[in-house]
Amino acid sequence: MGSKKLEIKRIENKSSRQVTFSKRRNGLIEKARQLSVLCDASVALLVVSASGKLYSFSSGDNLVKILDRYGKQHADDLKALDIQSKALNYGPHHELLELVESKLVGSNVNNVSADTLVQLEEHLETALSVTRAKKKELMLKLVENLKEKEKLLKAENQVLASQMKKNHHVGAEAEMEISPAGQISDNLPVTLPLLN
Amino acid sequence: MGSKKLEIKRIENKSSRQVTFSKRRNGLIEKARQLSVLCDASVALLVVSASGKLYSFSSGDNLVKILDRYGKQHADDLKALDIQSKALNYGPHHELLELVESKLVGSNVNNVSADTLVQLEEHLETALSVTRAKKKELMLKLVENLKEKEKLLKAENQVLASQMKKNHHVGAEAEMEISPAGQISDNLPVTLPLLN
DNA sequence: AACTATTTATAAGA
DNA sequence: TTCTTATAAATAGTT
Repeated sequence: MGSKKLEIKRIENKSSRQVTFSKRRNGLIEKARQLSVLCDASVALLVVSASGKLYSFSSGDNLVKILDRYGKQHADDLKALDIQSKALNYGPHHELLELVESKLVGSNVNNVSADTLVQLEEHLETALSVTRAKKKELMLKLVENLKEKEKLLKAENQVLASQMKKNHHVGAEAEMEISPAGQISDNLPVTLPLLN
Repeated sequence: MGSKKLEIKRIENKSSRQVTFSKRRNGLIEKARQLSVLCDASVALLVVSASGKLYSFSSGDNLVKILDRYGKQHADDLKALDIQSKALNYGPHHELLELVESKLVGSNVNNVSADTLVQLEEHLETALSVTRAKKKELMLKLVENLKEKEKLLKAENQVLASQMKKNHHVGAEAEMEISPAGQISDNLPVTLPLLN
């Protein structure tokens, strides 16, 4: 279909590949939907773009719901991390920051004694290290959570897979394959405010 | 398409429903194949007829393989993170560390000029910030990877689950339950050496 | 994102 | 199922 016949092989031009991907993906999903409706069939379709974005359709709305739910959960994780980071910065150390400001206001640094500045520096370093430790802890927790989720999901998957194997009602083409994850584009805040 | 326009709703006539199923199923699978080839995308398609037969297509390899791969990949992620962290510490900045040592050896700090120390401090701070930025990047990548894996696993899981539902040939125990995440024991290094 | 010339997919019939 | 054919849909290239 189209003004010229298109050979079925990787489209080299990046932008037309992208456009074609978008068009055909939509078409494919629509076709999948139609098949499920017309013929009362169960259809599940997963498409992962080269850049790692996941698109899917399934005739039960389970897949979508689940993905949505996890998408939300996922966003929440990040939000929580961000909020906690902010609280960490602007909460406990707020006084400290004000102190710094008041001491340095007007650039008349000369009016403060070296001792005071040294002390200030020490305070700030302590605060920073606490903040960093906290951030590290939060990051590691997030990673732990994600890994645990992964583990559980794999276990579930394996159970389901072996379950299905037992029911060899599967047709000739029953081999199911999903290709490896590609790149990920995401909404992770590039920088956690004040946290390095 | 076809000699008459067809409304998208369940085809009541059984035999035409069957014929349509066969035709459209083939079409859909071909379209899926084309999309994966043309646009370098990963596509997994599962179609289950009302009578429980499974047809599928996928651009990659086997599901079980995938699960294994995820396990390995995951371990590799951590190893890579650790290795990179170490390289970061002991590699590029090795000279710098030696310089610091040589300057400070014997605690005769008084023999070095204030300027030199200031310079040294700046060097160290630059090195540290580069190190931190790199570490942050690695952590974020790890998180991204884990999240992406989670998404894919969920999707697979869902597909498998709905699959089983359709084949109600499943034994009595087919209901799958795995308890929510409990405690996690893991091999994440508690501290990344020299990295805060 | 729209348009349109073509190619494809496919509904109905055999 | 498979083939044929009329027609509906999808879409490649273009704007």
